This record gives sequence, structure tokens and C-alpha cells, in this order.
Amino acid sequence: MTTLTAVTDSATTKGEQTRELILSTALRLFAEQGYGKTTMRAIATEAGVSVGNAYYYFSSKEHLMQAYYDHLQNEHREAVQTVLAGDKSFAGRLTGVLRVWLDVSAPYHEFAGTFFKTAADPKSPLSPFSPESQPAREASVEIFRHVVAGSDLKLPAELAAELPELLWLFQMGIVLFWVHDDSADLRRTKLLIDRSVPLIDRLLRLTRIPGVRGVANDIVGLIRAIKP
Amino acid sequence: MTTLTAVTDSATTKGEQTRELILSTALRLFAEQGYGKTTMRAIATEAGVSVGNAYYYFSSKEHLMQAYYDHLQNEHREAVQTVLAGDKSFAGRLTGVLRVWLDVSAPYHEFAGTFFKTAADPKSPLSPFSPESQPAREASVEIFRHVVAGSDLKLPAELAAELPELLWLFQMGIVLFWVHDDSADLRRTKLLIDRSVPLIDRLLRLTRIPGVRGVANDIVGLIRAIKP
DNA sequence: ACGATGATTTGAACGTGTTCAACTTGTGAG
DNA sequence: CTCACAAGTTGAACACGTTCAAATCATCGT
Repeated sequence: MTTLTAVTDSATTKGEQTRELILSTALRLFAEQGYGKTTMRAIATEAGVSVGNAYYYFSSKEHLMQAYYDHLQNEHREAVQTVLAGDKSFAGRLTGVLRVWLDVSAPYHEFAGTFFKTAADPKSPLSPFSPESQPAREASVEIFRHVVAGSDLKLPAELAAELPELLWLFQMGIVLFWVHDDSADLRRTKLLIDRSVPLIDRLLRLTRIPGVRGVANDIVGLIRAIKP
Repeated sequence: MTTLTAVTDSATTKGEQTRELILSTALRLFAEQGYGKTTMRAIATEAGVSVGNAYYYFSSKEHLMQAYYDHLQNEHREAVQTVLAGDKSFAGRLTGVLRVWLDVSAPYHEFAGTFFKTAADPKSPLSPFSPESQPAREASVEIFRHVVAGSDLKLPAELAAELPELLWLFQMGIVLFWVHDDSADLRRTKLLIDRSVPLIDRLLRLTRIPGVRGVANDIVGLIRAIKP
């Protein structure tokens, strides 16, 4: 079973050290030359271990990328704190969160294509809908819960409850657009964020109109119905 | 079931015959054992040619899948005709088109995951946004243009112009959901279609309300702004 | 009929991710 | 301190997609 030392000291065991060494080497090579051009042999050589050893800690190359993704998400979660501390308007908070995500992820734009390629496979543990990535997904939704909760937005309770997940889905759409965006300085993605967020804001506030609220309620009902 | 060997007729030169032979063999093996488990060596052996010969006609395994996708889309385009001939209501036409797509694609549900995995890579020619697949994409949008044009829907001209592409995007969303749907008999995807289409219908008709029309116009403006 | 030229075909070889049986090292009970 | 067992480590070997120089074949002008 798990040793006591693993509980008290997470990074000092021999195994843990090797694990960290392999991971950091992999992340560095991914960033330097991209995922596709980084071979498992290169990672092992650069880290000074054998190929088999890398597989002892990470059961596939994809799992190394999973770690990479977690790394990015942690950066995002931290960077978001200052944004959410300084703005109380819903549109401002949402734009800020998405902008920060863009900043954090910008260095890896080229690499991202490969990532989403494997993430699109429903059987892959990297799929954003997979059970394995539920913790990461939940953490991400939590950010949007915070965006909504700390804002000036007044919504029907049912809609407010589903909104964070909807915003997470919206972010996935932004990411999809971003992956395909080859405009200079990501001009188009920034345009999309800056112009779509106010629209969402207006759309949400329109739910006061009775005719619109009816549709909104039905949308919420649909979402609940199709959840697994 | 529709035959996969329909491709194998109309072959004149030796090269064409070989090409068709390799393609039909590949499609058969894909359907029999899935994309991942079908090796290029197996395709070549089964077709009675060498591996290199397969690569002479199809520059990669992905290109064989591309042919597979074209095959599916042709089936869909044909099957859709009867639906569009018999229903004049917008919601009915849209539901019909999506339902037919589901029927045509149902046999390949498991295989579809692998397909969308490679389709998600922006650098892949199989990406629905790639220049290479523009003809296929255009043909698909054309179906939705037909859905809108032949319906009872009355919309502001600007919105009506963008709607077919938006519906295509909506279908991509349905497909994404479908790929991840493991419910029995695709219950959840069918639910999604049957309930989301009436919502879209209502939402579109809401554009008569001035407050809503403003947002709708801005959405159209945004879409035009971010197009490449 | 006969080369010549381009189209077609071959299969060995390469680089990749991954596996695995064997080996070495660390740990803790007696 | 010893030593058995678990933890960690190794690198050769496998299957796969892909490449390519060489071999074979088909077609055409003469």
C-alpha cells in the first residue's frame, strides 16, 4: 500500500523525484519543439533515464500531455484571481477570464492543435468530457461559478444554476476558434471575445422579457434533460 | 444496408481499378473492425497489393478516411431529398435533416470517434475548416440553405443570409454531442435534436421583438467580423 | 516490332509509441 | 545486520504508419 512518506513528503521519494524530472523535461521539450516532434526517446535521453522508465510513471505520451494541460490550467486559475478581485460587472469579469486564458495559453498556440486532436477522441482520457478529466473540468467550471456569483447579474435561479457550465461550454467554443485562428496576434479570437461577451450579457438580461424568459426556461429544461 | 462497393464500378484504366480496389477494401475493413485496428498492411494484403502501392494512391491512412467521409456525406445528401420534398415547416425540415444524418451515420458511431479525433487537428486536411474540405463543407451548407429557403420562415434578410452556415455549425455541435453519446439507441442525441430544433425555431421568430432583433443584428455583425 | 518514356508496383528499411521480462536498488521486519 | 520483497530501472523487441530507390509494366511514336 501507499507508504507513509508519500503522504507526509510528496516530492522527496526517489520515485517522486524521477517522476518530476521526467515530467519537467517533457514539458520543456513540448514547449521547445512541439508535441509531435518530441519523441519519448528524446524525453528519456534528455532526462537521463530509460524509455521504459518514462512509461513506468506515465502510461502513455498522452498522459504527459494531460499533465501539461493541468499545468496550464493551474496557471490560469491563479492568474484569474486578480481579474475577479477588481471587476464587479459580469461582462468585465467574463472578458477578463477569457483574456487571461488567452494570455496564459498564447505561447502554446501551435502546440494546441495537437492537444485538441487527442482531446477530441471520446475514448481518450484527455477528452474534456471524460471521467478522468472531471476534476479539471470541475475546477474550470468553478471559475465561471465565481464569475457569475461575484457579478451584478440578476437572473432566474434556474438559469443562474446552469450558467457556469454553459459559460464553460462557451469557453470551449472560444478555444476551438482559437485553435483554428491563424490571424496575426490572434486578432480574430480577441475580436470574438470582446464582441461576444457583451452580446451574452445583453442576451442574459433579455430574460426579463416574458417571451424570452419562456425560451430561456426551456433551454434550461433541455440541458437538464440531456445530461447523462 | 447501403453497399460500400458502389464505388468500384466505372473504372477504366488499370490505375483506376487498383485505386478503387484499395479504397473499397479499406472501407470494408474500417467498417468491419474499426479504423484503429485496421492496419495499412492488412488493407494491402487483403486487396492483394503491396503497402507501397496503397501509398501511391492514398498519401496517408487519413486520406482513406477522407474518402470514407465523402461516402457518408453523399449518402446523407441523397437521403435528405425525400425529407425536404415532404415538409414545408422550418422545424420539421431541420429535424428531418438531422434525423436522417443520424440514421445514415448510426452504423459508424463507434468508428466516428477516431474520425473526429483527426478532424479536430487544424492542420489536418480532414478538418471541417480546412481548405481541402471546402467543397464538402459547401455541399453541407447547401443542404441547410435548402432547408431555410423552402420553409415558411420569415426573417430579416441579413440573418437569413447567415443562417445556413449557422445551422451547419449547429449540426457540428450535434455531431460532437453524438460522438460522445453512449446512451442506448442514441436516446440522448435524439432528445437533443427533437427538443433543440423547436427552441431554435422559436428563438428565430423572436427576432420580431425589437429588443431581440437588436441582439440578433449584432450577432450577425459579429459573425461577419470574425470571418477570415 | 521495338525501344523509350512515364505510370505503376514492390518490399525492405526507418522512426515512432509501446511492451515486457529481466535486472538493480531501496526498505523494513526479524 | 540480513535478507526477502517491493519499488524502481533497463533496453531490446514489437507493431505500426510511412518512405523510397529500384523493378516492372503499359502505352505510344516510329
